[in-house]
Amino acid sequence: MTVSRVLRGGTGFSADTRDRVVKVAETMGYVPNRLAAAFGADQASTLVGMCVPRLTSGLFGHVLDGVDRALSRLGYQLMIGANSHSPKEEEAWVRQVISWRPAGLILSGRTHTAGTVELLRQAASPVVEIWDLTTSPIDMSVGFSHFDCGAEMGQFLIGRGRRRAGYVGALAQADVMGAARMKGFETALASAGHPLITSEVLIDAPGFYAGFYGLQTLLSREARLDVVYFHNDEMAIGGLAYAQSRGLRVPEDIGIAGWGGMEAASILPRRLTTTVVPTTAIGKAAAEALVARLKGEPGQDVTVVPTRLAPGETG
Amino acid sequence: MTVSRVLRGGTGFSADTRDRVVKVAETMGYVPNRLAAAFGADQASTLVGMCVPRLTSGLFGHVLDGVDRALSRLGYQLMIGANSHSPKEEEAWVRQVISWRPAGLILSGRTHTAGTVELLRQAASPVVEIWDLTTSPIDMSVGFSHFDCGAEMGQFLIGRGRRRAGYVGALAQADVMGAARMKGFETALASAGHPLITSEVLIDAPGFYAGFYGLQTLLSREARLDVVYFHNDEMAIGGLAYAQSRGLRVPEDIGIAGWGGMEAASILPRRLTTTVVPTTAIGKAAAEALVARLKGEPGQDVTVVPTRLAPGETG
DNA sequence: CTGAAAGCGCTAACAC
DNA sequence: GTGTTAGCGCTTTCAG
Repeated sequence: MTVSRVLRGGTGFSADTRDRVVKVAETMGYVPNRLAAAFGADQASTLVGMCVPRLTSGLFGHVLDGVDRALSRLGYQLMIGANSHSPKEEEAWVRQVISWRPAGLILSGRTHTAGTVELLRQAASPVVEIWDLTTSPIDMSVGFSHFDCGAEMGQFLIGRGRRRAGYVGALAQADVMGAARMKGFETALASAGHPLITSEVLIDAPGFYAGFYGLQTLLSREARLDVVYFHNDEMAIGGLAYAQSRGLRVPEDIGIAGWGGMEAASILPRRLTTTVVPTTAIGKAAAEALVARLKGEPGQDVTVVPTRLAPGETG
Repeated sequence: MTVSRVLRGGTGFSADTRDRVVKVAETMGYVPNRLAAAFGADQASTLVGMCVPRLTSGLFGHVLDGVDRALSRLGYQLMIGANSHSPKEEEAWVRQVISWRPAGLILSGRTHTAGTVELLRQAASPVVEIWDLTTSPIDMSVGFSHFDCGAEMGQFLIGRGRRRAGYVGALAQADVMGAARMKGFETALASAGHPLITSEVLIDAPGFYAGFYGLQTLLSREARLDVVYFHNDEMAIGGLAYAQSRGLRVPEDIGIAGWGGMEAASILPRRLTTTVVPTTAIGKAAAEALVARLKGEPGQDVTVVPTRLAPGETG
């Protein structure tokens, strides 16, 4: 009826009718049923699904925040899930979420199962892949190249005179993006003529303690390293702590570099050498790309969000 | 039809029929429409809404993780929102989410607008209030007392011989829970006969820099403090950095205490005196309380999750 | 064990 | 500017 038009802010009713409708709705405490709306109209869903690797990651917290701010302002609701870096789990999540007929999806990373891609194709749902840039996205992509991050850091450290580098990673066989950074790092070092000496990729989650023990392992194997690149800032800070506990001076005796641009890194007496990732901006850009697509506005399929190498004082 | 029964794992069909249905569903790539299911059945919604103050908070990242793990394992989907510590914004969010007819809601804090409470009552939706304990919840509550956290820290610091305490807060006029901790701290100090000397509650978000400048402000006003309690660990760490920059020894010249149990606090050469909050456990308990209610199982309305004062070496 | 009928609340398309 | 009709895909209830 006319009520529907009024409540949805449509056109084609008198001011008088509108007021009457609004008043009645208020007095009866009317709450619309979006389930019915989305169901009946098939277009009207304002649900957006977003899947991240880990909800406990500080970086992804900021991405989520960027997405949520942009979407909620436009009247969309966010459904979230975590996949523990597993494409299998992502597929399970996508299968669940797709059944709610979301207006669009935001996925983290570019690695998906064939099943996920097929599900998405069938649903014809707009998809933004974020974080790890791909030039051939399923649909849209917002991010940067992890390989390039690693390569840039490699070149930078070579430029600072480092010659014997090591690498400490985490989440072995789960996180393909960390692996891409390591690969980029390795490649840059090799082409500068000073190849990576040794590396240790732990199975653990990338935290403070993993960095601490990772560096311990690395140095027990090969004592003469002059710089170590870590999976992320938390691990780098763990590495710093280990270096200090062993009486090693940073950066004189050993250089330490991280990745991610964690806020807490400002805690350190010396600023950490790292790569700053514009997390909130990525979230915002992803949400905007999605909404532009939903509104049929033209937008680019691939948005590159540049990262920034912060020289710091530890590398 | 029978198909519905099979796909939902009901009873009343032959094994043969089941196999046929499953096969056809697979070959045609059938994806159920949960919108229609939830709409038609009114009971069947597996949506759970959760509202947190800030998505960028490390602590709430862990709470979210606890909730998500528990719920996704049981087949529920999580809709999230952030309210920037504003009950008004929370009401707007609840209004949106309620219109999706969720199975239940998880809210942070015990401060809600009358509108929110009325909305919840009308929808008869199960609600878990987390984080800040209330003995008279709307429905269910999982958390701890912020007042007690502050009081406990006050007593502890008095016990360590501190006599001239200050407090640095954040999010003035927004965060009632931080205010409760301060109140508890103040009360404990007063009843020990050594009342709070001075306090500064900033408007800013509680981060590293807010702690740094907060301590600066406090000391410029009153130089002879022997301990300062901060809104949270991030701020305490900022305070530590300021103390160091001024050549003050911690804990000899001045004590520093935080709250929250931030992982990165392990970065410090000396362990931070703080209160550790079992974030993941709160999320898990909240999800479980909600699901128990949904299944009609008996459960307690108020679950107290104890915090733990970590003595550390800075207080 | 299987099928037929009705209806959930809303929106779209079309009359009035 | 307003009302009518039909139908979205599922679940529930009730017959076979």
